[in-house]
Amino acid sequence: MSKKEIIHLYKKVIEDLKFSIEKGDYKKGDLLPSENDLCKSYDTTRVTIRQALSSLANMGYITRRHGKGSIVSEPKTGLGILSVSGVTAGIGGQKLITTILDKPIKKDWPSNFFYHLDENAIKAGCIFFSRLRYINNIPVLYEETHITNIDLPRFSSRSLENRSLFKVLKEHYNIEVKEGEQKIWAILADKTISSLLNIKTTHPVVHMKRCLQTNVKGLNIYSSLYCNTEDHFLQDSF
Amino acid sequence: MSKKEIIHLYKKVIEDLKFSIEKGDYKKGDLLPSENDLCKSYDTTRVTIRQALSSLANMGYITRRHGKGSIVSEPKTGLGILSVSGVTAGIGGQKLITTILDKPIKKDWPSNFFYHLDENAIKAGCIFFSRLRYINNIPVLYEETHITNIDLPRFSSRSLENRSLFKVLKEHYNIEVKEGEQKIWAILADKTISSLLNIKTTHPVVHMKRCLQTNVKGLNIYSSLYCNTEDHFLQDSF
DNA sequence: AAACATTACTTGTATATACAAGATAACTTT
DNA sequence: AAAGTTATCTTGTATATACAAGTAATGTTT
Repeated sequence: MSKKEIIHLYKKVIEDLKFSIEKGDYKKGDLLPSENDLCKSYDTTRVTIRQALSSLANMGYITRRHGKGSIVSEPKTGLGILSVSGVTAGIGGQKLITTILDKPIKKDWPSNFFYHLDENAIKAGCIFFSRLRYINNIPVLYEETHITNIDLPRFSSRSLENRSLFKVLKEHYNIEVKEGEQKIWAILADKTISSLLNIKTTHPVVHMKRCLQTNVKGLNIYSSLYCNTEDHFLQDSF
Repeated sequence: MSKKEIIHLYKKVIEDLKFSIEKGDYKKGDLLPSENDLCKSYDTTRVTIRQALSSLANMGYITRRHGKGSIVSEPKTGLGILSVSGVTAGIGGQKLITTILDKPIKKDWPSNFFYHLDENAIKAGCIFFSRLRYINNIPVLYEETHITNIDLPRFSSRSLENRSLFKVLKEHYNIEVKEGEQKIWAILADKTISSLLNIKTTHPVVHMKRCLQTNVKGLNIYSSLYCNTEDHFLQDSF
């Protein structure tokens, strides 16, 4: 019954190093142990270690320098919403509070949904919820999320307040975002948005539509968000 | 004198496949030749082929499916400005015209420059130019660029109109963008921007600041751009 | 016809090894 | 003291191989 998850070595190396960096064992500019040192530590070969390091470089945790080593990158600040990791991970030390405006409910897709849906997705319907995020008690970001309605036991009852949607999906359902795309506009806040973000209707906001594909076939996450960038900004690294 | 550039096999595989995809030999949804087929074609081993394929997957050209193969991704449309490849590559089939407002000149960095500069960069000064980009004859995007002033022979005289800055840097100086970060705001157009983009001052625009690091130590590209997203949008894939 | 098993093909993970090439400090020569 | 050389560290590229695991079509049994 209990499916023994075999943990791949290169993934363990990734997790370990990521954890050490996030914990602060390695700080910005520090060198990670050399590939050969890591080989000894994990009793493996460079190919495996390099697979892990190249993945970390790709995720932005380190940059690699030929002849020098793996250098820990600057930790991301600002609203890291342009990255896959989501807002909760990106905001850094500031006080982030999330409120749920519409609790997750199963329903049909809206007519004229902003993304093309295939037959199976239409049949399945979706889970919808909306959240409003506060930074230092000021509403900054409003987000509407649609997820393809495949079987996610007890999803509706899980708390999405002050938690990353991505972490919930990963921890409880082993769902990971694999790829995605996003489109960005600058618009004036309409009545709804201006009242939610407590701004005037002449106030410009960033409007973003995202489609994220997961490792589960047919399970996509669509979100439409509005951000007041007066005191903050959206940030991305690559 | 003529430095014989050795072309690495995995890079050749990347270039070949990228070219084939862009040319249309492989279309969206098609499968690339299997790893073993590519091994035979290039007389190499899977490790090398996989290095190339994983790089292509990372660049968004393909997605890989365990047990299935390498699937060609949807070609990017829209203003692909959030990706490293730049605007000229991202706009696809539409008519894109670029005009140079300020030709590249060497000068000191502006006081209160938006990014932190180290001593060497300050000493070196910068090259500055600004461009206005039209899509279907409508001004859409204004961009100011600062590049660290290291020796780039004849750079000022090279045409940046209708050409990607990135392609010029790559072809003539072998300079490639390695990593970077960008920050995004929605703002109202000020007098300068509104007259450049031919819009009212109450019109919202996307404002973006980017810092791109290159493979040349100390050579960074800083750009500050403003985009009218009324008829277009900024797009990014990952 | 439906369910199951086999088979062949795909990508994923991993070991072991070799040499090339960039970075840096120590050493040697001038 | 300065310049050049060497040694040794680092990552980069590459070969050769093995088995695991996902996918899909085929064949077999029920």
